[in-house]
Amino acid sequence: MQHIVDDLVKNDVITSPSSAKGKLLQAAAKLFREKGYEKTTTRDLATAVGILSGSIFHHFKNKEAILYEVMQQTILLNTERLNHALNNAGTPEQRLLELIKQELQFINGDTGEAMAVLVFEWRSLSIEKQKEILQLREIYEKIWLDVIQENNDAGLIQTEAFIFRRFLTGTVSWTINWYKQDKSMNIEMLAKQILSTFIRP
Amino acid sequence: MQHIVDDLVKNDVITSPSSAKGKLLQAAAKLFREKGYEKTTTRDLATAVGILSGSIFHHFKNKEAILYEVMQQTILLNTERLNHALNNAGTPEQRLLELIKQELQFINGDTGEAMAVLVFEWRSLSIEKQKEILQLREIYEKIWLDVIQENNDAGLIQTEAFIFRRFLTGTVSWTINWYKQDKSMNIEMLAKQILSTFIRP
Amino acid sequence: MQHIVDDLVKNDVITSPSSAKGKLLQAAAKLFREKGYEKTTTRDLATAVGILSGSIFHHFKNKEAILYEVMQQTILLNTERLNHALNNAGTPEQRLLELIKQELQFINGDTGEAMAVLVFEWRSLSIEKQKEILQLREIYEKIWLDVIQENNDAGLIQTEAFIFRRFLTGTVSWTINWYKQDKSMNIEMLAKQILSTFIRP
Amino acid sequence: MQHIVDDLVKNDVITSPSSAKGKLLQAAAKLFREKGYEKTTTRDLATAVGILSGSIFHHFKNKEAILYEVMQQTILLNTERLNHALNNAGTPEQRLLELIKQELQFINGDTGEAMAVLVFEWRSLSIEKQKEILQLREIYEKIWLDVIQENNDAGLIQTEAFIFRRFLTGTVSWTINWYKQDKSMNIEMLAKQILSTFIRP
DNA sequence: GATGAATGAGCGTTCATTCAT
DNA sequence: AATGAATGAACGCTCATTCAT
Repeated sequence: MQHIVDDLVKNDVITSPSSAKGKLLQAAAKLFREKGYEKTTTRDLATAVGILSGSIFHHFKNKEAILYEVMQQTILLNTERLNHALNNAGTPEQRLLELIKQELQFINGDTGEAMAVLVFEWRSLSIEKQKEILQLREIYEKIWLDVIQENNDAGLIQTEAFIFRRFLTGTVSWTINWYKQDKSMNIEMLAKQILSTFIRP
Repeated sequence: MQHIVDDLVKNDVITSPSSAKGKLLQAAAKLFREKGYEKTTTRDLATAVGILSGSIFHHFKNKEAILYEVMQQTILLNTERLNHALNNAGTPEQRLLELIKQELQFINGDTGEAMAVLVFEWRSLSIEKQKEILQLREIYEKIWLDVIQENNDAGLIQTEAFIFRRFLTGTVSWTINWYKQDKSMNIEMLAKQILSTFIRP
Repeated sequence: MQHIVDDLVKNDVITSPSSAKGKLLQAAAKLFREKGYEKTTTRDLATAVGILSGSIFHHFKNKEAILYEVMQQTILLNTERLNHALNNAGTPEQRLLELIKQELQFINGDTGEAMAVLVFEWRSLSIEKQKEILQLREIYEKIWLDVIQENNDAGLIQTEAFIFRRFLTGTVSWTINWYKQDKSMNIEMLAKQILSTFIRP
Repeated sequence: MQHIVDDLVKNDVITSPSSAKGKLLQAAAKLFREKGYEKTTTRDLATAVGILSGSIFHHFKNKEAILYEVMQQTILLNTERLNHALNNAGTPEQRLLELIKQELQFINGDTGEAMAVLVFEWRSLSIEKQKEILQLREIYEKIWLDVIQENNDAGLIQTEAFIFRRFLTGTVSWTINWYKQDKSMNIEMLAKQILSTFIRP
């Protein structure tokens, strides 16, 4: 299944951020996050990258296609990063901490806007497109489930892996609603707090 | 501060669900949840309760006022229920379980739609109205924080109360995205799983 | 022709200003003047006299009927006053001054609002109703033309009577756009200035 | 101050009557005059120039902007014409006659509709926009006051210049309500009648 | 007479999308 | 690729009017 991601990455599906299309996607993620998909007009998007509204449709079939690509690229990018993060292995507990840190980074860091779009604008995607995104999402989730299972096997977690992951997803996602990075608590510290709340020492 | 809630409740702010206005609020909660606030038209709302679009504006100043009242009534109702739930006291742990059960109920039970609206459509509310709702929300959260603090004092929770609450909020809210009540896991069971994941025995 | 006015006056067409209907007409004159007929809603009217919008239609067939009656009563009232003013006769010149004073009074004094409505909202009246009002207007204008003719005969005016009247109408009506009664120029003084500009000593 | 007008004229503020925008302005002047601003719908305007209602908003921010531009262009155009008319100078009396002729032309000729809109739809303009138009109006009025003052100095007029101008404005404006150009009285004749009624030979 | 909920046509405006240039 | 005028359906909302109570 991982090969789906590999293929997409190879085939330039991750658009260069310096191209017109890439800039459009970046601007879209930002605007969708700030104002919502419905409230962001194609004129807003065009203005943000310095073109006129009609020109958008040279790059995307329609507005929904922009939303779709924002979501797709977000997942692809984050799946890649998750894989990287696990390369410098460690104990199951350390590996879980690494995943939590990464996901907090996605949500509250540079790609945060796009991640939020993934959650908040889900409904605006057509059913067909939702299915396509879900497929990519499954690959991403598989990485999580494997690491959680390692912790289960090591006796650090009692809750069933997929339930545990859902509890954790909620907690991590929700940080977008309250967490502001500052000296009193950086992402590393936040990740450790989550870990220590969720698993027994 | 609790008196704000008491006053509102006494003054018929909680609309009778059999009145035209009450039906409109119920339908609004459902539609806002299903299609989103932006995508729900006033004509949709009118059709849902069997009136014509113009008639809505006898009951509400504008569309936003409907969203506001859905949110307001949801918090008021749930604050009341939360207070009730704590009446049959118990140990700190039992009291916390009670709150979790109640909130799961709000989210996955009869007021689930309205609760989801509270989270997902927050942005659609004007800043002024957001402030008003936040005031009510604070009252609701105070109940939670007190019970969590009891558990901290009893040594059952190490994480700071307001951080702990935020982790828990995420986990409980997120259930709306995956939990379907069935024989294999009812709300009572789900609540216990959450509790056992979050606090040490 | 004067008998038309007499009949209407006798038959209670001039509504008592203390009745609900009378208050409504007064409020209507004020509001139509201030905001315009189109922009004045029946709710505005109802609110102004302390009833609900539906109740207006017990007194008037529709909104246009209110406009019609405001106009009708204004002309009837002013025709009566014009006749009174001429009772204390005098020279042709004095009689003309008297008419100018009266008309300035209508426009800038107590019935000013209703007079303005007569000019500015003319278009909002249906063609049929316009004809009815024009009939009343003719009676009013006859009084003017007679007095101007007296001045023509006395050699004080060279311009043909009906042309002269139209010039004068313009000047007097226009005062509504600029004249504010104050110590530096009261209506008597304004009337004299107009007279001295329009006729040769 | 005159430079304000010059600047606006130079900067294409006077829209070409053959452009879509220009046609829209012409149609607007006509319709606003005939039916009033409030009663003229954007669909009326669109139909009048053969486009669809939504397209209007490419050319104007909103309906009020159309009213504003009709008024602005009317004053600018007429100020220009007034200046031209005075180029072939003459005696103070001749110059005054020239202004009267011009203004009658504005009101009863090709720009008559727009002029009427200026008077009758004044109220429909927001206070801010009224102020902007009033600035332009002052420039126009300055031309009048100067010429009237010349006549005062020459002993042809006794009434104070700004009062005299207001009397005259009323008379000239009012012609829109009764004057129909025909062989028995053309605009030249009408202007001479007004002049001879207002100033002593 | 008065109420006030409901009507329903119509309003000004928005906006994703198209297409000739 | 980009333009920008035009489309046209749909939106939130208004309001004179009706009518059962």
